[in-house]
Order: sequence, then C-alpha cells, then structure tokens
Amino acid sequence: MAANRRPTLADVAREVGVSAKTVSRVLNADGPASAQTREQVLAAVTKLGFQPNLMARNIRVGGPDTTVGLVIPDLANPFFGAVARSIEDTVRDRGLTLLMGSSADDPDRERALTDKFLARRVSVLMVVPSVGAGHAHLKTHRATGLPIVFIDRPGAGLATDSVVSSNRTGAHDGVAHLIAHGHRRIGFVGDLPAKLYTRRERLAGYRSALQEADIPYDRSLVVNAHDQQGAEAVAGQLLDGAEPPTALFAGNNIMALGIVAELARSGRKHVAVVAFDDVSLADALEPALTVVAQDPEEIGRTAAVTALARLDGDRSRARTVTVPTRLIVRGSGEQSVAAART
Amino acid sequence: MAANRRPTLADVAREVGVSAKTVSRVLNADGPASAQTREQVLAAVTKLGFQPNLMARNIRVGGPDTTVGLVIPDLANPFFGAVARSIEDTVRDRGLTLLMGSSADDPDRERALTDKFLARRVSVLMVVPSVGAGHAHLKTHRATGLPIVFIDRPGAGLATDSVVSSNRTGAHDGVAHLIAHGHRRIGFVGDLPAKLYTRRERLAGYRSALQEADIPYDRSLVVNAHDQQGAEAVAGQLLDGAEPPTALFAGNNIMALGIVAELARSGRKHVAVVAFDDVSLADALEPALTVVAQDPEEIGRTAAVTALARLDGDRSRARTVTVPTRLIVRGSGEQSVAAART
DNA sequence: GTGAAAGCGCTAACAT
DNA sequence: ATGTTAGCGCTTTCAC
Repeated sequence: MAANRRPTLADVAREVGVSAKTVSRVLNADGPASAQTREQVLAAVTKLGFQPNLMARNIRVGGPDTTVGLVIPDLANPFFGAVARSIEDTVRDRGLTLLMGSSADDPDRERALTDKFLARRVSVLMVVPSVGAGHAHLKTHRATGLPIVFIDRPGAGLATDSVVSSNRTGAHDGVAHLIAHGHRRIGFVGDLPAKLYTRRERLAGYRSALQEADIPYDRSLVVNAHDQQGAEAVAGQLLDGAEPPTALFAGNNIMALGIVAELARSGRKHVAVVAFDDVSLADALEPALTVVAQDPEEIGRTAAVTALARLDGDRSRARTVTVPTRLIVRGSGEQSVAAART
Repeated sequence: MAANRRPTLADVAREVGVSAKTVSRVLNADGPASAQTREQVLAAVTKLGFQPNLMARNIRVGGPDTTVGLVIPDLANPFFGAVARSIEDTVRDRGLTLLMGSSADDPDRERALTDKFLARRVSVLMVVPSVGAGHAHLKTHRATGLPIVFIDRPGAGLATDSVVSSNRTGAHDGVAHLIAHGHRRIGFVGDLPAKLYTRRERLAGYRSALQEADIPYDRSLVVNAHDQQGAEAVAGQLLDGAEPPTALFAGNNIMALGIVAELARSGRKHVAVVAFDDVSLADALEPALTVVAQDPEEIGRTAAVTALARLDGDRSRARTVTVPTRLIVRGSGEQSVAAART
C-alpha cells in the first residue's frame, strides 16, 4: 500500500546471494553464468517483480536512448495519425519506443518538444516542421550523428533528410482534371498560414495547371481557412460571390471536409470538387469525392527507413524523397460547368 | 562531423571555471548564484550547445520520470487520435512527455509496451486494454503509487480507475431511435473480437432497446467484422439475405464507414442507419448519418485529470467514470421501413 | 563462472 | 555564493 521502493539489481542480487554484476549478466545474456545461478536469478526477478531501470542502463552505456522523437502538428489529424502509425510499425522491430507530441504548428511548442526529446537522448528525431521554426540549433546534434528527418515539409536552416508528397504535381493533376471537364473558374481553398510549404507547393501546382490551359490566375479565387469551419465559411462566401467558381480545389483534407460540408449544407451538389489528400467516406458521397491521394503509410515508412539507415551509419548526402500522389477519380471532379452555374 | 561526445555539466563547469553543482544550480534555479556566474554559465551552455541529460537527472532524483505511457489500439483511428490529443493537452501543462505505442489490440504487444513504459519509470500509465490481456502484473506497480487508468474499456484483474463511454445507454438510444421510426428488423454490425467490452456493452444496449419494444432478439441479425472492408461485406450479405433488416446499427466508427460505403456502393439509400461514434462527413452524406456521438476529448481529459489527481496524492477508491454519449439525429435513422423493403 | 571497483551525468546533503 | 562528497541503478573493466 505504501509507496515502496521499486526493487533494483542490488535487491535481486541480495535475494539470490550473488553480485549485482551476475544478475546483470543473466538478464542481458552478457558473459557466462551457470544454469543454476541463471534460474535462481530469474526466480528472484519474478518474485520481486524487478524491472531493470532503462534510464539507469542507458546513462551508463552512454549511447543514445532507444527512443524515437516524433513531432507532428496534430495527433487527431487522420493524415498524421496514419504517418505516425507507419513510423511506429517500422521502428518497432528495432525495439525503439515512440516519444510523441503535437506542435499545433506552433514553432515554440515544436522547439519545446524537440528540446525535450534531445534532452532524453532520442536515437532519432522526426519532425513535421512548423512555419517559422528554425532548425539551425539542430546542426550540432546532426553533426553528432543524430539522424533527423523532416516529414511532410522541409525544415529551415538545416540540410538533412526529408520526405514529402509530390505536392506540386499532385495539385497540378487534380486541377488539370477539373480543367479537362471544362472548368475555367476554379477556386482554391488553402490552409493557413499561407507560407506553409505544402500550401505553397499545392498552390503552385494549381497555378501551373491553369497556365497550361491559358487560364489567367485570378487571385480572388484563392481563399484561406484555419480549420474545417473556416473552410465552410470561405467556400460559401466564394460561391456566393459575383463571379463564383464552378469548381473548387481543396488544399488539404481539412479544407476538403469543410468544402464538402458546405456544399451539402447549401445544397450545391453541382459544384465540382477535387481534394488534396483522401478522406474517409469520400466514396460514399454524392457525387463521390475525387481526390489527389497521399500515401501516409509510405511517407512514414520512408521517413523511418531513412532514419534507421542513418543510424546504421549511412553517411551519404542528405536527400529529399518525394512520395508520389495518385489521382483517384470518383466523380466530384466531373460535375458539369453548366450545372454549377444554375 | 565526427560523432563528438555531447557536452556534459562538467564540460560547462570547466569552461566557466566553476563546479558542476554551480552550473546545476543555475540551470535548475536551485540555490543562489551571482548574476555574473549565471551569465557566464548561460553563455557557456549556449556556446557548447549543452543540453542536460534528463535521464541522468531523473535517476539521481529518484522519483518517476516525467513521462506518461499511453497504449492505444491504433494511432490512425480518429477516435483514439482525438483521445490521445486530449490527453496530451491535459498533461502538457505539467511538463509531462508522452510515450506512445499502438497495441493493435494484441495482448502481447500491449504487454510489451507497458513493460517498456514501466522500465522507463513513467509517472502515469494509461491503457486501452486489449481483449485477453491480464493486468494482475500491474498490481505491484499500482501499489507502489503508479497511477494507472484504463481508457475506453475496463482492465482485467486490477482495481483501478477507468474512463468509458456510456456504451449501453448510447446504443440503446440509437436503436430506440430506429424503433421509433417503425423498424423492427434491425441489424447489428459489431467489431471483433466479440468479447470486446465496448462491443458487448453496445450489443446489450441494442438488445435492451429491442426488448423494451417487444421485438424478439434475432441472432441472425447480428454480424461481425474486423475492419471496414469486412463490415462492407457482412452488411451486404445481411441485406442480401432472405429476411433482410430494414435498418442497421453500426457498433463503432469503422463499422459505420463500412456500412455507409456498402450502402452507397449498392445504391441502397433507403436502409436506415445509426452509428455508434461520430465520423467526419456524417453531415454531408445523403441521408446524413445519425450517430451516437462519443466525446473523445472528454474521455481523454477525464483520464488525464484522474491520473494527475492520483499523482497528487488522491488515494480515494478506484472509480469508473462514464462519459455520456449523445444521439445526434441527422436523418439516416429516419429512412422509412417501407422504402427499405423496395 | 563470478566479483569488486570505478564511473556514466547528474543532484542531495552537507560543507565552507 | 560556491565547492565537495556521495550516490542514484546500472554496466564496464579488470581481477580472480
């Protein structure tokens, strides 16, 4: 009942009548040990409920801890959840444990998290960098051999590995799909801040598709929102405007949720939509939602594999891996221009 | 470039020409320190890029580490993602860091994770227990003062706090909603394994609603699936059967996705549906999906608050907190019986 | 096959 | 205001 001290190696050793080192040997399959000693030790371990203190072990051994530090913007965002799961699946075989935290895309929170992770001597640092976060302070750690991988966006001020989606090409293809179905006024609903890498890249893809079709870029068709509710609002405003678009391109999954919700709410079933990043139930909507699907599993896997290779001594140049996106045509991109105008 | 040793307290002390303890004092705002020393120390810390080794600190201080161990079935499931975010938000103020892992509902993986967390001397252990996982081995840790909270389901073999949804009442209300709209043949699509606490409770709620309405329980209307694809398949089979149900109740969010996808695919728009747990875009479906919404934020917050209270010395009896669910009527529960038969 | 001593990086408990 | 000593729980090193 009282807060008893947890048993230590020494307690186990005392119980058996051997030295601490012998117990350590048995538990780590280090040096030799007689079968009898082994059994006695194991029995005492069970009896006392001994669990080695990993922190104490680690401090002595000196190397990095068997942990991976992972900073993502939001644990509850399905995209990042899928990335995180994939990372975990990949590093689990190596016995690594995940230290996780969400930054809410706040550079200060990101910094606080990475500092904590570094103070815990993580073996690997994986970060979805926030806008405005500098990473120069990580240079010395990188130089010390700590693998650092940026996910979804490149980091600022640090040459290291990163894994991103083919944002520009993907967005281009999604918008081109709309253009192919006759749309010339296509709204872009992007997330914030506007300086966000993914947002900029996807907007660039949007613009390149317009340009290819000789459609002038109309700044008034580009709107922004922080969250789903914001996206609903701006999508509604855009469509209520003087020269409304006949199609919308969603800059990410959250924007897509907002757009789809707003179209459903206002009964505008005939506005064409393509979204960047897949969402669940996309198939069940009417019309089903056409998306530029990302591959979060592959992104997570690649990031983890890259980091583990570095851990294993890979000293090759820092590289940026681009994970391809895939246009999944489901119907919402084919709503007719004429219908949207009604 | 080479893997230089990371600077230690002693390095900083040497740089400044003071003792290690003085540096420690400055950094932890422990005892006094002259303004000049403080500045010099801080400068040296910056210069060397020193970061205190939290593990070394912790081992000396002796108490539990400033970490929270969290085991959930699947990082990519939006429900658990929302719970995790809420937990993180709640424990962040206390400076606690999250150790996370997914069990995939496998008792062995759960055990491996909790053992690792315990070896790291977490301050708090929060677990969504897997079916078949025993928790008797946690008794000694509980007795030692480690707060343990089970989330979403009670744990087996250990009297400790838990936080669950009002599964039975919620499911009852959802099914009653269908019955109120004339349905008497209501299919239950549940997850697996069938022994899962939430599944059993929700099925019990389903049965109690039937009983209240004098509708005999028909075992053939209860089907199971592991995942969304499985749910699509069994929902299709059920509706293709001899005496198909006119309404379906989804046992969780994943089953809901499967059912909705299947109904959309097969064009059965007139089958009534109520789902346990909300899903995104529920509002945008046609008909919009009526759900028994859980409150993952509140579940996470309650679990964290309970654990922190224990950490602060709360020695009251272990309690189970039930977080209420809420029926959100959106339309899919009101599809008519007649229409479903066509 | 086993043990004793030293030390990992840090801080508690005493000095001064 | 600062330094010294000891020691957290473990493993390394070297001895037997």
